[in-house]
Amino acid sequence: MLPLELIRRDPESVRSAAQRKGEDAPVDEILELDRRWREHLHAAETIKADQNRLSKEFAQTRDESLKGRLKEMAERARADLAQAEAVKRQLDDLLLRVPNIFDDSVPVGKTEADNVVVREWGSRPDLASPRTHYDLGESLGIMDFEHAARVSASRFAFLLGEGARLERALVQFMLDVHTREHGYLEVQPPVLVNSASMVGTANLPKFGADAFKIEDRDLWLVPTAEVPLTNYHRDEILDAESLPRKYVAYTPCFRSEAGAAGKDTRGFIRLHQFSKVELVKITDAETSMSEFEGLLADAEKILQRLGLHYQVMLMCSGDMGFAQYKKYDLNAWCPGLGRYLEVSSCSVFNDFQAMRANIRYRPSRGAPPRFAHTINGSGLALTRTIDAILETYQRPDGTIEVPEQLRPYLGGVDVIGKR
RNA sequence: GGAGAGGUGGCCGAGUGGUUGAAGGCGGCGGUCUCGAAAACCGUUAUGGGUCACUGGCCCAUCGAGAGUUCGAAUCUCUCCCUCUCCGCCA
Repeated sequence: MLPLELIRRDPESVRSAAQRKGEDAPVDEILELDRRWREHLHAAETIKADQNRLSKEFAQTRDESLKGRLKEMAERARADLAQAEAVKRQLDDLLLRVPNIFDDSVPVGKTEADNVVVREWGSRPDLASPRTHYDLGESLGIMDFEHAARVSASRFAFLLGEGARLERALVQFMLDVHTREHGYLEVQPPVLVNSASMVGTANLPKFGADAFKIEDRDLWLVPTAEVPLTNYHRDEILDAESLPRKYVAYTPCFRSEAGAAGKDTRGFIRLHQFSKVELVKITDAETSMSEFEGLLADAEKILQRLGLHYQVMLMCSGDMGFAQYKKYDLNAWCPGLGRYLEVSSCSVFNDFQAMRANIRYRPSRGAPPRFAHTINGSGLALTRTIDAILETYQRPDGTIEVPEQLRPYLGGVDVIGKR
C-alpha cells in the first residue's frame, strides 16, 4: 500500500497515477476518514493521559472520592477510542485498495497496444506448416484434456509420459540454473496460505475472486509462489547485509479467473492449475531497480538456453496491474499458434508489498527500520514453456526435437515421440 | 484427532491486579582504563502511532491474537492461533 503520509501530502499525484493505471483511488474518502480518525484518536488519548495520571494518584492515595471521575474518564476514553478504531478500520481497508504509483520509465497507455517491445532475442523458426502444441501433444499422447475434464473440470490437463517427463526436466533445469548460476535459494513453500499473506502481496482484498479458497478455513490455494515466498519475511526486520534475499521455488499455481474471459480456451495455455518456477527478491530501497533488471535477465537466460525466440515487453501504465511499480513480460514465440505466449511476468513493487506485509530492514546499526522492496518474476511458467518448445522444435513427422540443454535432464533422449 | 505443558524485549529468563515498557543475565552500542586489546567498571540499548513552540519534547498503544472484568491487567475470565511432550493416524 501507499503511505498515508504520501496521500496527505500529495493526493493529486496518487490520484493521477491511479487514473493512468485505469484504476480508482478513493483519495477523498481516505483524506476525510484520516481527518476523522485523528480527531477521535486525539480526543481519546487526551482523556487517557489524564486518566492515567489520576489513576496513578489513586493508587497511592486510595482516595475513594476520585473513583467517580475515573470511571467517567474511562468510559469517555473507551467511547472515543472505539470510534477512532472503527474509522481506522475503514481507512485501512480503503488504503489497501489504492493502486501503486509507477516508475517514470513506464510508458503511459491504456491497453496492451501501448506496451513497448524493449528487445527481441533469436528469430522465428522457419517451419513449413507448424502445428499447435495441443495438436502435437494430443497426437503424441503426452497431453490429455478430455480425461482432465472428466476427472476435474475444463481448464485442467494431464501431462503423460514424455510430456510429464519434459516438465520434470524443465523444472530441474531451471532450478539448477537459478540456484547454481544466479545464486537463488531453492525453496519448497506451502501452497496453501492464509489471508494475511494474500493481503501482503496484494491478492486481497481486491482480487479474492481470482483465487481458490478452502471452504471453512482461512486458507487459499496460491495463485503463484510469489505469495508464500514474499510473505516468508512478513513482520520481520532484516539485516541490511543479508539483502538481497533471492528465492526460487517450483510450485503448482491455482487461478480461478482463468477461463472466465473465454480466452485461450483451447490448449495448454490458460488453466486453473499450472506449474511455475518463480523468482523472488527482497532488496533494499537503493538497489531494487537494478536487482529488478537482474531478475529479468535471469529469467531471459532460461529462454536463451532453450533456444526459444522471445521478446521483452515493457508494460504500459494501463496494462501493468494494481500493485506493480514496473513490469516486463517475456513472450515466447509459438509458431503453431502464430503468436507470442507470455511465459514470464517480472515485476518490481517498490515498497508497496513490503508495507502491506510489513517487511523491513535496518539500513545500518541503530538506524530506524525501512520498508524493503520486493521483486518477482516467473523463471519460467512451465506450461507455456512446454508449448513453445513443442511448437518450436516440432519436426515434419510430428515428433519433437529436445533442446540441446535439456537432453541431460531427459536421460539423453533427443527426440520426443520417436518409436 | 485425543491428553497435558507452555507462548514475556535481539536471545535467555523474572514477574499472579497499582510509578512494570517490563527485574536479572547474555548479546549490541558508547565511554573509563590501556601503546592497543582483553578483563573490569559506568552508561545506553524495542516497535507503531498521535501531537507540538518539531534535528528535540509530550502523549497513547504494544508482554501470541482478539474480546471481557476493573478506576487500573503481562498478571483475572472467555475465544482463537501457535509451539512442545505423550497417544492415535498416516506420506
